[in-house]
Amino acid sequence: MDSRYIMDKSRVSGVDYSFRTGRSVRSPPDRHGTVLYTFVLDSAAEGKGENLAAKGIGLSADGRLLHVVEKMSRREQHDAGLVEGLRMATPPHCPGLNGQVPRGLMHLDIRNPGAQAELQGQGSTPTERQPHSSHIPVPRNRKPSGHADKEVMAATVLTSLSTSPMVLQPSSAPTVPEAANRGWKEVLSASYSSSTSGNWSWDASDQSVPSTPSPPLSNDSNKNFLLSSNNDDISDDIHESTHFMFEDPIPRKRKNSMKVMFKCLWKNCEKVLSTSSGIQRHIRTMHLGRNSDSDYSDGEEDFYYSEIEVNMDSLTEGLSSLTPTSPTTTAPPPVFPSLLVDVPHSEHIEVTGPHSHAPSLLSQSAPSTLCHIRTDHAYQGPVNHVRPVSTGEKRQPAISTHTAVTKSHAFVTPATKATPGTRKPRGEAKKCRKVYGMEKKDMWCTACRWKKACQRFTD
DNA sequence: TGTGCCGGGCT
DNA sequence: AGCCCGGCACA
Repeated sequence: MDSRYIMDKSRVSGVDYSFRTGRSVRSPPDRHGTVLYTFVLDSAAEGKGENLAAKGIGLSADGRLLHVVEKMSRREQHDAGLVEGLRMATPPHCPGLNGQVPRGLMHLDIRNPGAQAELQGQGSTPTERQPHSSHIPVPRNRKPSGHADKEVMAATVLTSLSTSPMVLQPSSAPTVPEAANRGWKEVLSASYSSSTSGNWSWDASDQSVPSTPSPPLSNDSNKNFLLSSNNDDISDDIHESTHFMFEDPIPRKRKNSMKVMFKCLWKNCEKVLSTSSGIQRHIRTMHLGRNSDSDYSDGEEDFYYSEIEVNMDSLTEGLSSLTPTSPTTTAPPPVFPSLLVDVPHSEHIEVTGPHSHAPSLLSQSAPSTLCHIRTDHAYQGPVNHVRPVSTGEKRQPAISTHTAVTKSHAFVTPATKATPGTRKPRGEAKKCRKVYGMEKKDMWCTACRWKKACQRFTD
């Protein structure tokens, strides 16, 4: 067997595996009936080759991962090395292997590296792992646990289903009940070693932008987590225990790393807050148009947010790997200042997806967009003297955003800059030079021609 | 590096 | 006053 599959970028215990493609080669069963999978990773992994090598995975000279672990017997390599290699190199989504996990060796749920990491103990990193010389002694065809366990799990799942607001969105991507359900099924049908699934897979690449009708929706909840909870007061033991009791039918998670967050389900609002009161206030004020000063709640906002679980380990790793200027993570802050003013900063987590700038139906965040629309084509006619407000201007600092209005302030108020002269702040509008270009200099206003302040496109 | 424009010189 | 340009600040 030699099946190709796509390996999504995944992250396992702090190691970023950027393998894009790979190949699994199935070896003949040994005398134990063990089926071995050797993963051959294509050169897409080159960038991480050294990293992997440092973690103890053998690489060939050209950066391919050809085999795992030296100085071990073939048997040990198979049992430990390959398992280790699979643990470390296998991304969460391996469609080609789903449902085809060979018995014996492959007890690990290869779709869930987090679960595998857990097998190594909490917080273990690949560098900390030592190859084990014996395979995990899980009998084949293991039956699910007894009736008592089933009942407990079923009860827990039912409880979860009945309490979670996500029931309202059957089409949602990994919702809590769904995850719980999956975990439950796995617990009942598979071995213990795969029981901690239902974790979040932090693969933002396969997240599609939702375009479903407004509220509620939560299709891309995952991708928000990575972007959201940097400055957050997350530690909340009440939520933690509640989450454990009602949301998590899975026997043991890494409790320390799982946090409950609250995600706004309003369309195009991907705000994630750490407290229910915060998200309720957000919904009340931003979407329901309620008075932000009043804490009165009629419960309606409960329908528009949901609890989500966040793996803080993955979260922090993801955050640490993001550059502060990453265009996917930082939206231009000054664009919608009105979005930010009502929410206390201690609780506010601005989650700005690719489409989140679109104003929600009831949100008050539209004015600047409308302004831009109005002046989008201001430059297309030479006689159009509507003051251009450029949409494509790179610079949009808070200072210069309102220079058109407050320009006189630059002369009245003390100079904010250290520059000695009283040089006018540069205007936002495109000037004749930019509008007409050097080749049409005769169309410039005289001031521009004389290198003076433009008179046609004044600020 | 391109752009806006201040300051100043020249006619 | 009109014209021109060196040079600075800024993005």
